[in-house]
Amino acid sequence: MTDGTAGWLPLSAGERSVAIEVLVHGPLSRTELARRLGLSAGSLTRLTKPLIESGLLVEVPEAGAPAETRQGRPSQPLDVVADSGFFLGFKITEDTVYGVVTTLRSHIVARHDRPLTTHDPAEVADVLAEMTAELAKEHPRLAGIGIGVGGFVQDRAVVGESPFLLWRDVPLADLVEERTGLPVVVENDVAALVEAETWFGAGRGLDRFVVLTIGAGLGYGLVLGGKRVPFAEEDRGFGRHWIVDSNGPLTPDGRRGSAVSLLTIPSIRYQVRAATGIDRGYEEILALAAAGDPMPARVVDEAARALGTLVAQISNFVMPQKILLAGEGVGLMDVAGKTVEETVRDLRHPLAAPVGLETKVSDFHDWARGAAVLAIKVLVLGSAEA
Amino acid sequence: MTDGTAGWLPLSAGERSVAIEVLVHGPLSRTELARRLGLSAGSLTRLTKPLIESGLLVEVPEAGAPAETRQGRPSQPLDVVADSGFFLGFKITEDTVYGVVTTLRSHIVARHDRPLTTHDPAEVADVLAEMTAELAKEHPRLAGIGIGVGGFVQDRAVVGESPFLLWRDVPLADLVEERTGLPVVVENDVAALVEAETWFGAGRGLDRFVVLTIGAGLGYGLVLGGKRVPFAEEDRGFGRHWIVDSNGPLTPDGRRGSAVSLLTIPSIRYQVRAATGIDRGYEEILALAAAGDPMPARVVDEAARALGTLVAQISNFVMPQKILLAGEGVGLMDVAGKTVEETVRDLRHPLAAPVGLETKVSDFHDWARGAAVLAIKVLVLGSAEA
DNA sequence: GGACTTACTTTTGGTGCGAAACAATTGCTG
DNA sequence: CAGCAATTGTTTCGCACCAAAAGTAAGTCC
Repeated sequence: MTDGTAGWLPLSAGERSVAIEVLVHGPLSRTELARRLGLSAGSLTRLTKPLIESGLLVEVPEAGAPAETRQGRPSQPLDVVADSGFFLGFKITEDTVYGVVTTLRSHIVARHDRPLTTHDPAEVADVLAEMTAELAKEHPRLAGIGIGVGGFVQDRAVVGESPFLLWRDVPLADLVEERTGLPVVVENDVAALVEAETWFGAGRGLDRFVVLTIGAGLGYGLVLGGKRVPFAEEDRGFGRHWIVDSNGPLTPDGRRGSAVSLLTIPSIRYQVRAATGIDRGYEEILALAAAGDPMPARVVDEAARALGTLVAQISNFVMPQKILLAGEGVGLMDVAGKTVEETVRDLRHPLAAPVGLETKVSDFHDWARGAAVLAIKVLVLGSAEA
Repeated sequence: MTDGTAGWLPLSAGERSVAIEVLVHGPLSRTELARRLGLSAGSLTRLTKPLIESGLLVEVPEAGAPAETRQGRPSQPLDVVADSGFFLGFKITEDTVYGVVTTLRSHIVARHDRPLTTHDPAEVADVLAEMTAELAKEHPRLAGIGIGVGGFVQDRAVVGESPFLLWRDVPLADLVEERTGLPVVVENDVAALVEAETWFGAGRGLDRFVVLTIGAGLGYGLVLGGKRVPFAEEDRGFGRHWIVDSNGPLTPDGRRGSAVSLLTIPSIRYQVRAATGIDRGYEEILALAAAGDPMPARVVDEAARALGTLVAQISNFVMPQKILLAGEGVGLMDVAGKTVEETVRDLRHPLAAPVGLETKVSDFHDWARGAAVLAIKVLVLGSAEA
């Protein structure tokens, strides 16, 4: 089952950089690669040869721009053999396991979800193995599995602590490897999403990059020099102590006026419920706010200001080239993006370099995709460093 | 005059790392260097040979621990020839030029200040040349000059814009090189201080490091991966838009409740003057606050909380290994350090890794030393990258 | 069809490194 | 004091990697 991957490892530093560049930036000719990587043309011949022989790269006919006919010998673009291997990504939540199959390029080619009725580690591993078997029917050439879990993960293998699963020191990678025979990488869900975006998404090629996720909680990821910076508190809830407005609302989660109290979906729903007595869904609240209903509008406006304040603070102190907003709560940007941007502008030095703010509409399959990307990173390229 | 430096450049990457390690961490044996740099013993022989031949390094008798007599061949520590060259550092303020002479190790061996009665570029360059001549009497082996200026500096040579000197596009490096015959490096004062601390000071060997200076204004420096991150606004005043407390005081500088309004020396003096009608010095205000005088105590307390808030925000978003407080306003920490630390703790996640907060008592000669270090960095090691 | 342009390959030589053998210098032991 | 162990530093060799230059391939332009 792992035949396709046998010849991949190990890659030298030069080969790895070539493989990553092609993987991330699509078909590229050797000359173009030499330019991008700062290497000579000769080196590219040398570096690409083993990659082509091992089956990771192929020469493709010519890019989709045959109209642009230049003089001289036509270039010979190289591309990854996208279907030389598929990767599985799982995201485990309290009540559901979301699964995706992706290509080497991290394109999702299949989805499959399953309710989770137990939190017993062995039974969860059984569920994952069953889902793997099911997905393997359609895509037999599976090369590895990535699993994203909310919680503290050690060595990309052991779930050290997960509050919502009530796990402690569960060797999840081993459990799933035993059952599937595939190599498994386990990581914190936010960390996996951040790494995926750093590679294939909004953070591609950036030196300083921040990911902020809004959902049931807040997530924060910082990438410096292409590497994610680990935070001690990252898996026990960001933002509970980020006091944005000391006069802000008090909610069950987080401190008064904290980012969590102002921004997360449960806190926003709680505020509306506490004020009106009606339990409304998040999207419903956004729609009401957009329509001008005063109470939801006030809550949403406050949330937008809080988000703007956070973005400004991050910009002021980290100066990332881009900040990516992701998670199920980014609908806020559609309704109140203008307020967010105004707040950011107000709290930044007028001469400061503007920071790109990007919103990514995302569902749970994106988290699973993030886990799959981490598996690609570790298993194909033999290293987590980029 | 530059004989001693003739053979230094250029250094290969390996040689440079050896030179820096010895320069920064004192006498080290080849074996110890191999361990620290992750190189083989043989490479160290190769790399150290040209450095010794060029006179930058020497074998020194043995460290000050002859008691610790181990078995085997005794190690042969290498050290920089500290007096093989001296470096000049200048800090130009509105009314004074502060000058220091340092060794290669950045130890200050002489100081000399001069009032500045004119801001005419040529005359300022004359003053610098005269000070250089004077200091050269005692220390003839001058190898280079570093100059720190508040303002925007381009290419480490040209003062693009300096508000307090009313300069624009002044080729200061050229002007001083003409008059002294020495190589000159010009840099923004905060940037120079940050680089100096990154090398020889509190930031030695750290990956993520922040410098916050408090004085007439605020300065902020971010070092990631050993490299300083350039900020577009850095030379036009940090902190004017960092709103710490929207109900805070309104002062002539900065926005209401901004870090500048709460923390800088002029703002603190302004607040006390506005409330009491008496114009008091900064140190005097700190002393009164410590003694319990209500009005100064309130202003100082508010400043301490503001500082704590900033430190917490920086910690939360950047997660530096250390934050260094420097500048003429750090006396605040002596009087209200406890308040600062409490505020930081209050605004950090309880599980978050603690951030080292270090205070550096500094006067203007430290700024001059920073400029000298930058000259060492550029002139001796042939590169600003570490 | 010849001149030209661009892409890629091959060859050559240099650099920097580690591995391993070797030399040097001490302490320890009988 | 001779011999051994321990440790540091040196020399030699070979490998991995790269750039430069020369050569080859495959197209366009006139």
